[in-house]
Amino acid sequence: MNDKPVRVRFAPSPTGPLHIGGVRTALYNYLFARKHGGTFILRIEDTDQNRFVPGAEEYIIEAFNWCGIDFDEGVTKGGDYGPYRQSERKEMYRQYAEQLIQSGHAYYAFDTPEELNRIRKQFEEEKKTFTYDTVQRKQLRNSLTLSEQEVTELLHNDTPYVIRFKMPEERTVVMNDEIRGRVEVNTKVLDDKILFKSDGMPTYHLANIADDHLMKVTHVIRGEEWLPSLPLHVLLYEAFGWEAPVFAHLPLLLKPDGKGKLSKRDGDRLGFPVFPLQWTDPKSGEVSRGYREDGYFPEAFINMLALLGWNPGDEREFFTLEELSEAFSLDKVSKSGARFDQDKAKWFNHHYLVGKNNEELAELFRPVLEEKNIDAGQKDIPYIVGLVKERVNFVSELWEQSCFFFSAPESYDPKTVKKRWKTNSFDQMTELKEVLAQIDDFTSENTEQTVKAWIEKNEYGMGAVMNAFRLLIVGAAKGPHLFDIIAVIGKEETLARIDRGLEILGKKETV
RNA sequence: GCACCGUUCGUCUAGCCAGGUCAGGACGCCAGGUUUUCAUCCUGGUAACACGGGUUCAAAUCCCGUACGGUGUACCA
Repeated sequence: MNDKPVRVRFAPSPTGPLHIGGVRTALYNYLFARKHGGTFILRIEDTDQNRFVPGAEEYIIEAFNWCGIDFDEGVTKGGDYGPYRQSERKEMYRQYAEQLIQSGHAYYAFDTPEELNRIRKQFEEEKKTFTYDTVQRKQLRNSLTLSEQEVTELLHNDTPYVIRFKMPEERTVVMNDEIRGRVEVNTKVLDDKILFKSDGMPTYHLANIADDHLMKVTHVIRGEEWLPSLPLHVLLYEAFGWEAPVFAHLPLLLKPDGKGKLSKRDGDRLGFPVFPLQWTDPKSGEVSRGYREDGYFPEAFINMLALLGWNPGDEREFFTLEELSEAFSLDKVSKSGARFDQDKAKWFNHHYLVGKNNEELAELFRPVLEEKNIDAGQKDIPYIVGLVKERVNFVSELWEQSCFFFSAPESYDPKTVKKRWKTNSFDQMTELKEVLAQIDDFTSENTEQTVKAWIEKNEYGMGAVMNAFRLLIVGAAKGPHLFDIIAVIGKEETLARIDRGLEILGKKETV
């Protein structure tokens, strides 16, 4: 560690929508920055022009907006270390690559992709794997094997070339990862990675090291898939004579079943989103669902995601972003991959939904009503939502639990009819209707008191009466306190529903 | 193939670094309770140290090996 002000970055490639694994990486970076009063940078790594997808960068920014993750520096935000889009930094990378050639840490290579592919194929046929390593580079066309004159000539003729890192032949690189501890690897199993491409752009390896250094990044927190590249990166810092940042490699997010990392396919197959926001592929028009569109609250999404691979060290489960920022620490990040669990995600959403106040929920529910062309009239939507919110995980499920407040049942659930509509139900309900008709003050408390007194007086049995009554009002065995429901729909509607139910269900004959 | 990383209830995980708790919590599931239904809620239950060696009085914890899994091995990031 060091005592410099903490600066971390999230550096996505704009090749499509941001996977939730990427969101988590960004989240951990953000939390780390907040925890240490540092700076969180958003840098766009668009050095591969072939994979650029329009809209991806905007998507990433919108996703962070939705999540509540805000960055301090970066694209659209600015800062003292810009530009923050690597394509706009293009000109500065060449000098770094050439600096490495000057210092003997890199070299020009003139092998064409076609040539290399041919060699790879050959090796494959012999059941070997080709790598451009310390051995193979001696037989290939590069500034290590060619004479100085030949190289100069090739360069002058504008022969396409790449710049490769000259991997030390045999050296043990000792690295430290904040999450995994000490990691060692020998350079003889590593290859001469391309640092600078023939199209004039750097590869990730060069660009990421140069930018992290230039942007004074102190901690690199990224996915585990980068761990195998760590030796290269450490060696690059060394070759440049720069101080390397602290590294932390996060565990992967795994698919809920089977083996392997979570992919978009898993989401489609198992029916859950893999992306924070819905995404429409600009080429194929294919639509991928998002957490936002599926009805998750950002705070539930973030809470769920934060706990996938990290824990607070105590038994707390619920965290706001602020609380996470306070509690977060890299040494509580686990080493092994975490499986995504949809049930837990829903449970978190339920928790946050119940925690919202009724007015807020009502506002979210209103569009659902409008979509169904429901005229709520004078009804107190917040009150209704409050009665049913504990029964749902999502706002979209509110209708299913409250539709009977707005319209009479269109049908009667057969199962419930079978179970609750007994031989004497018709007579009892007919009688109940008369009892209710006498009540002028149709409040929940008043109707309940009156009806219960009537039941007791006639010794009808609470269960029998109430269940049949519920069937007539709701149409099924669901819903909150029945007297609350009839108070909302009113006396007239209550009596009408009883009439209609009596007519449709009729008198059940004794068997 | 080679390299690196990993492996505690079905799932997320605590405990491991500084060996000695009936291996703790949460989701799920099951049962009971509350209730006019369903759901919520409450109570209880179910269920795990991958395997094999070692070190030690004592190992989930330290060491080695095996198995399994993951990632990487592109002029992708």
